[in-house]
Amino acid sequence: MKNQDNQFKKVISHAKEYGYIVQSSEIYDGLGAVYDYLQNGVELKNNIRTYWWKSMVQMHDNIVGLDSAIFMHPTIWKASGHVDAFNDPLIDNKDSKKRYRADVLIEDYAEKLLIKANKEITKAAKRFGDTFDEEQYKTTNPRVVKYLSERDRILQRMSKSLESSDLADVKELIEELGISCPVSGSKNWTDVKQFNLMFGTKIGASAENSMDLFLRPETAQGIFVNYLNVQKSGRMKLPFGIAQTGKAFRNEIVARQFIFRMREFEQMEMQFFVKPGEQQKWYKIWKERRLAWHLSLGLGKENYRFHKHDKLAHYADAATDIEFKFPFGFKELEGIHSRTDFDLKSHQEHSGKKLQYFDHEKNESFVPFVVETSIGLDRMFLAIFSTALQEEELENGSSRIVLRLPAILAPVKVAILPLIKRDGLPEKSHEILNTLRLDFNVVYDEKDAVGRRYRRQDAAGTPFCITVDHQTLEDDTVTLRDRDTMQQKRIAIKDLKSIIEQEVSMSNSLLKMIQLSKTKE
RNA sequence: GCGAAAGUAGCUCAGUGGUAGAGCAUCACCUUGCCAAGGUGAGGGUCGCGGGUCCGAAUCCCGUCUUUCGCUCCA
Repeated sequence: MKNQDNQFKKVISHAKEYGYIVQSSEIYDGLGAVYDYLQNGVELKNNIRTYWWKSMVQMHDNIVGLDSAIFMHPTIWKASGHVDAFNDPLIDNKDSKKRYRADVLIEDYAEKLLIKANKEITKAAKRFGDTFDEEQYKTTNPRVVKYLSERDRILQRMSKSLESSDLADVKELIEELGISCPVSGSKNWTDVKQFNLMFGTKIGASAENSMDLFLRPETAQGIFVNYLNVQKSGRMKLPFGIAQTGKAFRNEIVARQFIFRMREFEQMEMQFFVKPGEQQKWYKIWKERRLAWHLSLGLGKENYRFHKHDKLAHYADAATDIEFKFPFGFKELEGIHSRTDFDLKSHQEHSGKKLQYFDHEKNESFVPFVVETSIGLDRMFLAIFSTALQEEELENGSSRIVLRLPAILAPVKVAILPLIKRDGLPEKSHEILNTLRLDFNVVYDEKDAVGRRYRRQDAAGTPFCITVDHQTLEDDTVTLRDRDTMQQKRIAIKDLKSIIEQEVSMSNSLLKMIQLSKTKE
């Protein structure tokens, strides 16, 4: 565990030192669970997004993209279930330090009253035998009546208080009932606090004309509400998918672990619309395709595993996570969910607009089912970055820090280094630089001994170094050094572009992904 | 929110009441020239912030902010 922590700390400080990620608002002491991507971080993040987008939109005839707004009509979050499910009244026990949902505590108490009443009824039933009339007993036996009416009273008062957001009364109720903490047994409670996991904001310049809005807690709804627009304008036939990347916002109670759980984060989602009854088939196919995408990046098969959900969310009939071995253990990286027709149906009800698909073969309309793949871009970044960062023992007994980013994702593809900074080598280097920069992200470095510059590029994740030496001036060849093997080859300048292209272009990885994905439609 | 720990240079950290430090990094010059850490010099910090005690506070006291870890939740 200590080792894990240390390794994770190295990841975080390396990300800062090499211009990948820093904490937001650092000069003001930072802002919790919000991070900024710097010059190298933004390149890596863009490359991950591009690779995902190509694999989804470019590689599939029947998947298209869109980019919906972060602001959406507030009723959308009622329809999606977020207003109810993302909104909890919480209370802490000061002695056990345990946190509970206040409504659950009260409901549990009410449940006990019901159990007591049932016990009385069972006892009486035994006593009276066949002549026992349960309904009559419930309304006449004073003890049972007391239990049941007390239960009704409690539940009614609670829902009334919750509806009117009277949290003080919820606490009062807990105190009146003498509810104690199951762990510490004490009745030493904090005030009840409302935790809304959605960020609220307002639209409209003046207070009286303003409208309450939420920052979207997931990008999926922007796809669902546009389902019909895309289907009609794109003449899409089932099955088809809509992909989107973008920011989402959650006011996490506890946001931790660097960029793993942030308050503002980026999702890459694809909602795949299928005929009812076919969702299991597509759920399986997308599990395999998504794993193939991950494996095509070469981070190591052993770092991934599936985790099937036993407890399902309100909209799902099947759900699996792809978990990744982060520095702090296996954690969710991507979710593949069979969302049924919950979302489209709910939007139909709330909007009053039909969101159906007309099947010309069968001559009938229905609401499609949805299979979703949803991956956190920032989590993917962390998965790649933390796995890539390695400390390596060399044959001569020394060690080097090397960031083995997949070449297709690396922020900088090539560093051009003159062996020494005179004799015309810098000038020659700049010639090469200006040619290659038309195709690749390239940097130039002439400071310090060349060995040191190699190491600097290793740590920054640059897959290739080109060294310009005296021989270059004679025969127009350079050495090309590979980050991972440290091997060098002498290559003609005119061949550089095609050789590097071969390694850093996404085409080969996409091809690999298709081979890895065994299933066909 | 509760509990614990921490906050000194870009980074890692030393410094328990008396002039603010080291290594690495940065910049300049010299040296070397294919796998980092040679030489000389320079820049860089109101010691998280506010208050108090004291002749004097990075150091002691109080408050506060932020971060990290644990608890609860996680679509």
